[in-house]
Amino acid sequence: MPDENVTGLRPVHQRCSDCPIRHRAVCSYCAPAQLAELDAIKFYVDYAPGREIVGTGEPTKSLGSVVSGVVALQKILSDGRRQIVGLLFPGDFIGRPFEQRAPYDAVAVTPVKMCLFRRSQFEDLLTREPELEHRLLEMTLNELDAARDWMVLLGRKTAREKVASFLVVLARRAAVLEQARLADGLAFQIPLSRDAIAEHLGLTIETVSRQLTQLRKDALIHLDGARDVRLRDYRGLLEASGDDGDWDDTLVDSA
Amino acid sequence: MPDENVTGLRPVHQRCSDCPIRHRAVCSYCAPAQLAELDAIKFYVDYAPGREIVGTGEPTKSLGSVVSGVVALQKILSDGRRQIVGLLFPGDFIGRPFEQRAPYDAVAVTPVKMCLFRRSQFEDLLTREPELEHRLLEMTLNELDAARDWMVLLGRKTAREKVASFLVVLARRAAVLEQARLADGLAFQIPLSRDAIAEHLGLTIETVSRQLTQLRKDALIHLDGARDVRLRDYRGLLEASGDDGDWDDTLVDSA
DNA sequence: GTCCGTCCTTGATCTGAATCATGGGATGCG
DNA sequence: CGCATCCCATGATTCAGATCAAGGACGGAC
Repeated sequence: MPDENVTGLRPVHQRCSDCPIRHRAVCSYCAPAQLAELDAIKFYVDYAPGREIVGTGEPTKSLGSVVSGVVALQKILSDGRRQIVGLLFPGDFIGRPFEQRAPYDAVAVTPVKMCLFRRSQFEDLLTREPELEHRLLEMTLNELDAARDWMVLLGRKTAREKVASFLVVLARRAAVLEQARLADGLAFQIPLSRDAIAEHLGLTIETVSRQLTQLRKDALIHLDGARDVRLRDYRGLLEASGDDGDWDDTLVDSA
Repeated sequence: MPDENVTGLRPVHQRCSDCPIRHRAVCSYCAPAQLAELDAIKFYVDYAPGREIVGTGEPTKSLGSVVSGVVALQKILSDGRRQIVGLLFPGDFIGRPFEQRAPYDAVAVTPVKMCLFRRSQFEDLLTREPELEHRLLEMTLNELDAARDWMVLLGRKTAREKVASFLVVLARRAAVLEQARLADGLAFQIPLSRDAIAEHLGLTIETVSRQLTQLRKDALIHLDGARDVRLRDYRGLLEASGDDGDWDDTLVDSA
């Protein structure tokens, strides 16, 4: 119930150009044509780390996108086992249009700012603006592809490959965000605790810790503290991740 | 490259009412409004079991839906490990609009008949017909939810829970298709080999076999041959599947 | 500063599922 | 028919990762 959790509500007529998501390539529903209308109905909400944004089965009143921070989508089995089924970064869409109830929990893993719309209003706009809906479809198709990639990781990869794959994903994000080369020397932060990593990879916290140590000892990465990583042998890391063959990877420094 | 594999191409002007998918609730893009246009551009293709419909990275020329049979979507790692990331049943959509290349293989696991459209033609129609696109969005959102449910299975469930979950999914499908009660006594077939089941559940063939035997010994199911299953204790099977709490399950015989 | 709590690492042990190995029952074919 | 092949079940053994256990590093409260 995001509406109840408002801690940083802003005036409604704020310009969308103030909204950080607008500056990202993935922000595909804040397009010029619909900007004014979206602008008029959006609002902002802040969440503290660990805070639940929506719970499974709750009525979803709002949907929108992450402005800053990282959100985890998770499912919890009745005995407490947890699986993080997706991570959302700034610009990513959150919420389930055309459904009354959320199919999974959304939890803030860092301080999070959301840019939200009331579901009914957003759905109205969707039906009136085919182009908006088209972009949402493309985003959803991309998410589906990503989810299926992750299924391969969960079902078939070893612990080492899982951790290496996770680091590769983070490194790719960092390279795009910082307009940097995806190559040795690139530094980035792990935005999750060991616990959250484990629950994203289908492992335990101890195994994650051990594998990270091992990747460091194998000279594939530098580790400074628990969250600061620097690539030491990206090519090696990619091999350790189990899916080499992704050599359509234009970002890689081929030197 | 489906176009090359044509074994059952039919005349273009066949009425859509001949198309079996039209009679299914899930066939959401053969709606009356667009029926004539879709009718004019569709064609049929048959595939033998084991036949590849599209390969990962191949240019996707066609997309459409499954008319009969079962299709597996799979990814293969470079060393041969395989993960089936989705099963498609009659009425399910297949193909990746707005992308040049297929993100995963599609393989026929039974004899399959497809109802296909050339990608460019279908995409044209999508942009002209917002309602068509809307329905595709809803289907994609549902697939995404299903994929994330499966991630919980792959990441956090035991072998027994995985196999039980798989049977529950099949039982649900059978109940819907046959308009039957989802209750003890319901009989259905497993459309996959032990091998394919294993690769869908992230297990080995031996473990699948053992768990099925165990579920039989525990009096949760009857097993007649390798593929014929009859529910003996659905409630128990659901508990064994790890996600009870799904008691919004209106299909369940509450007696 | 001390105390406490949270997060992370590392070692020792255990176990669920993989792997290795064998045989049985279909089905197809020369 | 005999033989080969494929698919499945099941027993024996191994091993990757979970579990159990201990301790270190950091940060906040007081």
